[in-house]
Amino acid sequence: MHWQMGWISNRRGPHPHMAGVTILDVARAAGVSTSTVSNLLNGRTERMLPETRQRVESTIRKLGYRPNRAARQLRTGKPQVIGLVVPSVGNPYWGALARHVEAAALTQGFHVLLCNSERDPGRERQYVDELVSDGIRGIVLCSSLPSLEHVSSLLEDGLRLVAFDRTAQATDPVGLINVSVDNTIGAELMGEHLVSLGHRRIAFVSGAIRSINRTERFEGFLRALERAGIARQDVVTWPGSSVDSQFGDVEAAELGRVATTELLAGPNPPTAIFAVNDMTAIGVCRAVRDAGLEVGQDVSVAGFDDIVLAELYSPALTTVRQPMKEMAAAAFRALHTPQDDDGSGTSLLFRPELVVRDSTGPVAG
Amino acid sequence: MHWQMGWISNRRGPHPHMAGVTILDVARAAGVSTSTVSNLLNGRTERMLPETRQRVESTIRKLGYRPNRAARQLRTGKPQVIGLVVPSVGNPYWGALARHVEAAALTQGFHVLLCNSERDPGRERQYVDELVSDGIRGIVLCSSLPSLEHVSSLLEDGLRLVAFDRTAQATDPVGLINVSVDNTIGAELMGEHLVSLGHRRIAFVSGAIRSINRTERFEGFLRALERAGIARQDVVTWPGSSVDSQFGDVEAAELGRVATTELLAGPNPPTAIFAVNDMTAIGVCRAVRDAGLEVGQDVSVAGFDDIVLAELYSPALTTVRQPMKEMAAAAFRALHTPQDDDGSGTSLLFRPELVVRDSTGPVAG
DNA sequence: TTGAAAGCGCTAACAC
DNA sequence: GTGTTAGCGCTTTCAA
Repeated sequence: MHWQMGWISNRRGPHPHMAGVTILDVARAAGVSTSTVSNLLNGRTERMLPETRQRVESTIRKLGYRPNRAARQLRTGKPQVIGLVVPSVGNPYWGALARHVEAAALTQGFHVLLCNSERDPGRERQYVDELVSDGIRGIVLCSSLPSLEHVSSLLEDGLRLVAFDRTAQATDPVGLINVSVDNTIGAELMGEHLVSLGHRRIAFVSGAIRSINRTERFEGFLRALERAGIARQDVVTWPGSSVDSQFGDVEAAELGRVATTELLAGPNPPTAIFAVNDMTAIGVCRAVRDAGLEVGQDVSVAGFDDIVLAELYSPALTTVRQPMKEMAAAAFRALHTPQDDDGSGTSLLFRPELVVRDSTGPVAG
Repeated sequence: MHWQMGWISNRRGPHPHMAGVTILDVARAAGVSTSTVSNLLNGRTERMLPETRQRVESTIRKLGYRPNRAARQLRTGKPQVIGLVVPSVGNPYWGALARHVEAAALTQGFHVLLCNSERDPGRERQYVDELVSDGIRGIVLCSSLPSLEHVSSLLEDGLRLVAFDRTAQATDPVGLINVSVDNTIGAELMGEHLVSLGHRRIAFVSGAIRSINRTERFEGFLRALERAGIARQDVVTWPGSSVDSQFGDVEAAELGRVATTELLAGPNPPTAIFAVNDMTAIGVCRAVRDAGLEVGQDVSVAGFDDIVLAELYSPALTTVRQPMKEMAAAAFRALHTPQDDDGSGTSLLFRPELVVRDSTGPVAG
């Protein structure tokens, strides 16, 4: 139990608020009461004469007054802050999300509290608890947990929770909104692409983690292959390894590398590899090269997400684009929708887009 | 003037605080006064009997009490929050910083408010202002501005400001602390490395932005080359282009690409290219390949920063490592050092490390 | 060793 | 149309 630790104190009074001009100062200077100033601040301008309004507004400007959020929050219980819990902003995918969520929040005057769970369920839970006890009432959660039941009581208490990069599950608590790309369709598009290139022996590489995504992407992928006459059991997968458990920024790539090295060394290696996401795909590419093969030529490699690096990578990665900006904006917006609607709009699915670049090519003749 | 916009209201009372157990509830349940609880919360345990302490502590646990930060802040004027202003967390370099700063903050119970300036000076300034008016008294600022004079008045008011990725300048306001890697030494190491590989015709690629960094890296680089007998005027630079002005996540890479394409097309092209940072180096690599040449073989390419991607890139990038984790921790710590020290410790320089990977090799015979 | 009480800046009844 | 005022949850003197 250690909650303390303040700033090194400075030489000012007991309440050293910077720019310490309060609503009372404004009221006095403008010759009105604090209520009037407050009313103006809160858009209730119809309750005052235009001239009063003028006077107060100019006084605010003159004094450089800015309302104190802490006081406002204490009174209303509603801070102008949302929480964002991601595995790690060091990962470009989550970094991009954080950037766009922050941008969306900014348009409404909200700030974003950033939390990196490092894929630790305990930490994830603790963050949510802390945010709630900070009075925060809207959280975008990018959970690594398959079940979100542990937050259902918070939901019932009125917390607005949006789960990002995760589709709705049967056991989801009421009030939860999911924002995600349509993984199934995305993977299906990729499956079609690979098949159209003539590939028949195709592998799917992923870890066991992020399992909802994994499952959906795998299913969509299989669907496309089956339509092309490739049987489910002919699709190569990788049994997994110890790398799996300790995911981080680099581990996804490492997983791809290890898996691919094994796959390529085995009998009858695949001519194309679909990785569950771009970071993994990058690891796959590395292993392909390490095996003395050329990506896009000897072995086609595809990813999912279309992170910034995908385009920059060498060779540029064929992938499935998630419309991050739109998804982030939707996630933020969803934080403000009333939760006591009929419970219908529980999942927001976005349309993925196939992006063909240089890492995939026709099967080597 | 628009400050309002609350959450959709729910069915609860006028002060719908979630988990609404207050210090008073605890006090009553434990049969003590609020002061005692507060004392405990703030580590003043010596002011009470061990048994009282026991009782209060268990009551806190039983009731699931968590102090309300807004109220605490209102009272103390000191929120347990710091601000972090970066160009964009979408960029892996800043993403990594954000991750490590947040981790450092967490160890002391602090949360991090994330702000993306998108390299817009106006936005950067506005963010700082807002954070201050939120009562935040510690900010890590990753500014794109060469001068930080516009915040000097805030500094005088007691704001703790740490400028990251920037070395001290003569015009810096008093109280500012700079945290940065030693760019000069880092670039020098890289210069030596390239020279030792036999390269004599070497180019330096950068944009005009991030100019303090750029200057220092360029100077250090030149120093190493001059020592090897390569004259300053023989070092190839790139005059710059319009890309320069509109930097973003991808633009650094784009800059590297454009510059390199021109350099390689010119007479007497360089055999090695040192880019001002890794993102730019990635663009350089792309251009090298586009020109039909092999990175590390025909042309050596080096970067600076050692972002996650550097290792993952293909070929893995030779670069200069910044100890981000340590730097981030130091930046957070610096937020708590008294500003009214003698003004000496105004700059924290970290030791860079040369990381040789596959993108550099001996000059082609 | 513990408690009573004032007050941080703001909002929203409610009174005028 | 405008003012008065209670009180959000907490910390911190000051008194007991």
